[in-house]
Amino acid sequence: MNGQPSARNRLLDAAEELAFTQGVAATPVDRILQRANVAPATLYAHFGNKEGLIAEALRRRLQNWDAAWLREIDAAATDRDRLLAVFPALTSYRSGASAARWCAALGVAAETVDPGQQLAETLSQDTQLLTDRFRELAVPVVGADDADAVAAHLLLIFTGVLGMLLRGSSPEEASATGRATAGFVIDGFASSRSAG
Amino acid sequence: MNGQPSARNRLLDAAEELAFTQGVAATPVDRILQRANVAPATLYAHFGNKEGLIAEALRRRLQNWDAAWLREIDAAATDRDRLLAVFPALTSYRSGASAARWCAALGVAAETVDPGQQLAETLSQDTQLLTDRFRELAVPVVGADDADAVAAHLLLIFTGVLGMLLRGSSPEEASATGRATAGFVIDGFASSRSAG
DNA sequence: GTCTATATCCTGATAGAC
DNA sequence: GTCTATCAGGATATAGAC
Repeated sequence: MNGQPSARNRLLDAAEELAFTQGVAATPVDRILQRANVAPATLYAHFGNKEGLIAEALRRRLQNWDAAWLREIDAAATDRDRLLAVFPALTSYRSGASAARWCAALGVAAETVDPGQQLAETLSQDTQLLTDRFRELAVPVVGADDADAVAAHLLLIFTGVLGMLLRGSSPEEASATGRATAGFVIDGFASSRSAG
Repeated sequence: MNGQPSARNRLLDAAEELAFTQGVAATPVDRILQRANVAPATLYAHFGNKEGLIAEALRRRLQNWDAAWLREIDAAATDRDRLLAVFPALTSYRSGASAARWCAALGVAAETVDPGQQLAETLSQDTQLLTDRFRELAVPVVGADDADAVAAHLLLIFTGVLGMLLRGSSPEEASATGRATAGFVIDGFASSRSAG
């Protein structure tokens, strides 16, 4: 009944704030424990090991991102804006509390050669979520026949926006460029559609 | 005068083959030494420390990539194909001897929070090389006024292609999608040019 | 569920001989 | 320039009490 979050949630918060900004391997368990103000044994009781903690933090983060994306989709006025809503969603999500260096999921994928099962599953869920929703949102814009292709392009562009953060680009700049790139692709498909 | 490469080159080869596929942090110095068949002291005599070795391997790799890209540009027939030559260059480069998991430079950037000076310099050179050459190649295709913008789009798209490798995509698939994405962007700029 | 204290291993890097 | 042998520190994870 006190205001203090549980040790479990403090651990997840600390893991997110440290491991997803500094890198998982570069973040010793000790530092997570110190920040969470939690004893080692408590971490292993809850999550089994370090990877279990990271996997759970990643799952939670994926859910939060999904929610932020859906909010931005709801706020959009046209089908086209809904399809492009990932880009404003990214900047608004990143300006919120949690700021990974680029993308938590891709970051973990990049430094984990052979991920455990739960970790691999969460990582593929990220790609799956993006692909599925892009496809769904693309149908009213370019038609069902081209929805798969447009989804593939958007996934690549969005991944490129995230990668640009590693190249030192600002989220706003990368996101704006990506949105414009996506616009060209959508226009290209739309015009070939009206022409056909 | 024997056929055996020098200890220095064996170290660079081993570092490239191990650190850029398994990750730098996940690759202990011991394993590099073992693969290179070299004693620890030799590594530190040549490169100072682990980061020095990685930085040098990255520089060498960047040069090789540049050469491969230039070859592909020379082989292209039209201005447009020269601008799009990065994509076939990527697949041909990756099918060669050295195969990083996605991109050696971005991979190092992803797991290095605070890179040392030589490492940071090499990383920014990668982005700089891409940006400068894209701009140069874009001029005859879309004109000098739009060359900067097109270069920014191509950098993002190319970064996206590399990132797709982390999502499990094949190089051929990612490269083909990226080339198509770039085509839409170029066509968009070219048509607005002829319209203006 | 949580803490204190510790076990165990492995890492990057160095000393000193040749 | 290269080797053998080793140091000192820090990593993950566990034991056992409360």
